[in-house]
Amino acid sequence: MVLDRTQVVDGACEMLRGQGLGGLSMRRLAHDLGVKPGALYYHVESKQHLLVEIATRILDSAPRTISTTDARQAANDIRDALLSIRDGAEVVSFALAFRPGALDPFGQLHRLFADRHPPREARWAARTLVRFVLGFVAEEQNQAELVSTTLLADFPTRAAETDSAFAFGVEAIVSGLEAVAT
Amino acid sequence: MVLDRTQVVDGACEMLRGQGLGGLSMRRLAHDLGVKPGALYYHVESKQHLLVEIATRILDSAPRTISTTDARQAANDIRDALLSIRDGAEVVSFALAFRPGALDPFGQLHRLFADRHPPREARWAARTLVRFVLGFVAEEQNQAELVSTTLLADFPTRAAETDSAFAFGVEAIVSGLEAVAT
DNA sequence: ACCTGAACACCGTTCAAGT
DNA sequence: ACCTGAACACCGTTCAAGT
Repeated sequence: MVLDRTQVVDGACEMLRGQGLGGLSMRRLAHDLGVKPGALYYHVESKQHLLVEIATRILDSAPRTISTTDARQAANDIRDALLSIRDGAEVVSFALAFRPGALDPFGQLHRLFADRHPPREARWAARTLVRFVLGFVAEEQNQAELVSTTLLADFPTRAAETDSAFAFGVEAIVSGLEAVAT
Repeated sequence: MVLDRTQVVDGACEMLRGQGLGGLSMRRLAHDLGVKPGALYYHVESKQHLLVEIATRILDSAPRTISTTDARQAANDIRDALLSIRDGAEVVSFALAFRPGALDPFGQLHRLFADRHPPREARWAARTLVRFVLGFVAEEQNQAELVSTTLLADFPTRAAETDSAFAFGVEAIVSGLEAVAT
């Protein structure tokens, strides 16, 4: 079926977009690609490696703002990238846990903090901000899915609040990190 | 077999402690309790509800420091509770996503921020800190498991760094939240 | 090189039927 | 009331064998 690694990852992304992480299985993916499950393992080592590949793509879609000196801007860019695909934050979180340091948002933010902080603290600072962004967006996306499935409308105020809640958190963390700088 | 809900949750906790979240299945749990899988569903609605129950127990083991005015102390207490059982942070994170607001760490921290912040911000502040703690400990516990299974010793410096890294993050966030207070 | 067939070792959940 | 038997509808992964 002239399948290759890129097409497998493409298919997986499409599936993630449509069904979410819970609906993304190797068997379903194989079926959609017109192939038997075993065939996928000729192109990809495991489902976990496939998820790391997807995570890389998600983060690569964020602007490579080498010019940006602003950690606030970087946080916003990463959030947008995560929001661009269903369960994006969860996928990236998994990838970060599975292959620590393999992804880029750390590297980018690390550079931003490297001048204001000693190396050890710069690492901590970057991780602190990354964790906030990942946690925030994961909650955001999970809530969206809970609302859509449970039909529990909750308070509709929440949706409007998210942007300012995110800005509030980023501001607090970034300014806090600056203040704590040694 | 005179089984009841409490014993099911007890068994699940024990299993979590021994095998981790990946090794905790309803079928294995049933086997260990000397019962067939279907029997569990007479006592517990689903695996997800069971996990929420476990999460509640984990957080209840944290000191109810009503007296504490210090968010830093509360963060430390929550961290200790999460660390007391394998994959504790992951279980609590799931429970928080599945039943938002059902757990207590939010409530406790919320009260701490309620005097320095307007209600909306107090909510955001509490969530920001909770997210940091959960993310930090999840990473901490995942890394421990990766190291133990992969035998990839990494740099052994990491283990010694975690305490100060946690303190650094908490300090930055708490002082940042105070500074941003309206 | 690339894929199928077919299996292995699992899952969570449901539900009639037994006691 | 509490549990078993047995099924339903799935998983991820492996690997001989085919082409």
